[in-house]
Amino acid sequence: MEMENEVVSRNFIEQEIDKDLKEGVYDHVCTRFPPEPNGYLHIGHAKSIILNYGLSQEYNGEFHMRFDDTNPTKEKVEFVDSIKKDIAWLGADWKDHLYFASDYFDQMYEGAVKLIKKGKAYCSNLTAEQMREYRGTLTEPGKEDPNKSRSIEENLQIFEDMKNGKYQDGEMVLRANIDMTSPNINMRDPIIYRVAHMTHHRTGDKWCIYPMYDFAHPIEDAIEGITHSICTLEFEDHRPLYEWVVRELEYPQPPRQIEFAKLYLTGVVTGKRYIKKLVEDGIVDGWDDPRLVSISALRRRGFTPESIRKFVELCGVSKANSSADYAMLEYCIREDLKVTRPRAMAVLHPLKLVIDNYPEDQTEELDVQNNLENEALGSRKVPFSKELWIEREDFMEEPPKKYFRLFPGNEVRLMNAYFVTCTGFEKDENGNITEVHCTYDPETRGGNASDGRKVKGTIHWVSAKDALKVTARLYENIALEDEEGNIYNKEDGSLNVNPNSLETIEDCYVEPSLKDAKAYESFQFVRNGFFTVDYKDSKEGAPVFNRIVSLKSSYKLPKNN
RNA sequence: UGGGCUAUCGCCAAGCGGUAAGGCACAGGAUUUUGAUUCCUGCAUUCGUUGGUUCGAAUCCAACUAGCCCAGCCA
Repeated sequence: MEMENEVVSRNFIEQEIDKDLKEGVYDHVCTRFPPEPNGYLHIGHAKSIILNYGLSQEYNGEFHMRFDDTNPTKEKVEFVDSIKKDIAWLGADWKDHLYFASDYFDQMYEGAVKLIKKGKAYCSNLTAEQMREYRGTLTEPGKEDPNKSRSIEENLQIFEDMKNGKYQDGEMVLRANIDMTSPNINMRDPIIYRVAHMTHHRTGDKWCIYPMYDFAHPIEDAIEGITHSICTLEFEDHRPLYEWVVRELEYPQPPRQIEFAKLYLTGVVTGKRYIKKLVEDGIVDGWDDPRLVSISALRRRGFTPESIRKFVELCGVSKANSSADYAMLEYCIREDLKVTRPRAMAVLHPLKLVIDNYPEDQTEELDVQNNLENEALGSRKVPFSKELWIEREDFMEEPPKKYFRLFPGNEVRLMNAYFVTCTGFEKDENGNITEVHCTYDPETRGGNASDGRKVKGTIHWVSAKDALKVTARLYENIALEDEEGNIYNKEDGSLNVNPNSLETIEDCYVEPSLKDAKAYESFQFVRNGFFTVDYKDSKEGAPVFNRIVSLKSSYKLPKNN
């Protein structure tokens, strides 16, 4: 028998690595994820993490976790901790390869000295404004820095003085000596060291000069023996500089930078800038507010690492700027949860159903499979009694065509229980339906009729006297724009946010078995979607259920009631 | 407008000179104790545009067009 020859295409990065390996440029693969600890990670970072880690696994190579902490003005230990937690949660195992760019400050300093000695770097006291003028513009070349004529000895001395704190912030910088007329602005004698009298979260006050990204990053990669330095598209213009640094510093087997397009989600706030503003403006209750797409928010919302990995794989890798449909992420979490989590009954909008011919004080314990597609999840007992809560939308006084649920005279199945036939209902003085009455057929226990008759509709329920009263929170993502595409409100400069991103329903009823649900445990609620337990705002210890994602529905109830 | 990059279905994305993979979404149908799931079926005569080379072009060449990135002592 011939094996089905499934064509799995390799993304362009894999193709480049294959080529490097084949041509002997490298004999192994080593990748890294190098965040700056200046905020929380979000879904976009997950792509980079999963891509880099995945590549290291695929090629039997190494994966390094490295904090790119070269700018103490923006970085905090809080962020280091949250980033480590998120990456570990996503399943990227850096083993003992945890590094900090700040650990290499001595080597970077030596590298800078080496450049000065080669005549490839010089000190400059141009002010920031002068620096900008001399740099030229996108269309005009830059001018030579007057400092360029200094001798190597003088430069060495000034650079040492910089290190020793003889200059204030902004008074002196070290520039690479490349080409002020380059059409690539990054090559116009970029600054590689600046003075910053600032306590670093790891090196304390040891240094008052700090390397710039363009100088530091290639050195970090080279020191660690990274082979493929994979980053996002905006660094493409920096690649010549990256290569310049590793060449001038004469690293034997220099790393190679490859760029890919960032991951965006349509209609969702990605990007630290906006998330940060939402947090600072108090529109959300922190970086892990479930309406956000930070990794910690997705975790709190009930997304699994598996679902995010699947999503990243589904999105693919290319160099074309693009924005994935949020529906793809939803698909991934449904795919994961539907076979790994139990299906329970929960009534979000309760309506009383009374079974008139059911004994007043009787309670039955019905045995129910947790997940029909996954027997390993076992079964549970669900109490059944005369009075039940059913979903308000599962009864209609005057049903439209093709409505299969409860209406006067119609027989439906109470899921896992009995067939019932609607016999009537009660209304209050305002005409609202308060109670529905029915009779049950004792011959249909478990949900099958002994005479083989069928029903079109099956509805879920919970026993009224046994049910657990809980709070359900239906989350939507925070939308970024208004109808005109404005992110910021023109009047007051606040962010345009959709007001319906969180709906809280206080009086919901779930099966009593869920009272012992653990935090972050998730369930599929029949027809109401996937939910996860979050005790953070719980009243009297009752679980609060956050909706992870709703179910796709091919039946829409008509408007009005 | 200098430089760099990108352009294939509503959204991702394969394709690398031999006649348009796949997934999401969507639409039909079948099965169903979730109107879910599952299962079929449909969904680009055409690859930003226009020319050219070729027996043959999404793939090569040329010229256009559109979008993204770059003028931080941020990363």
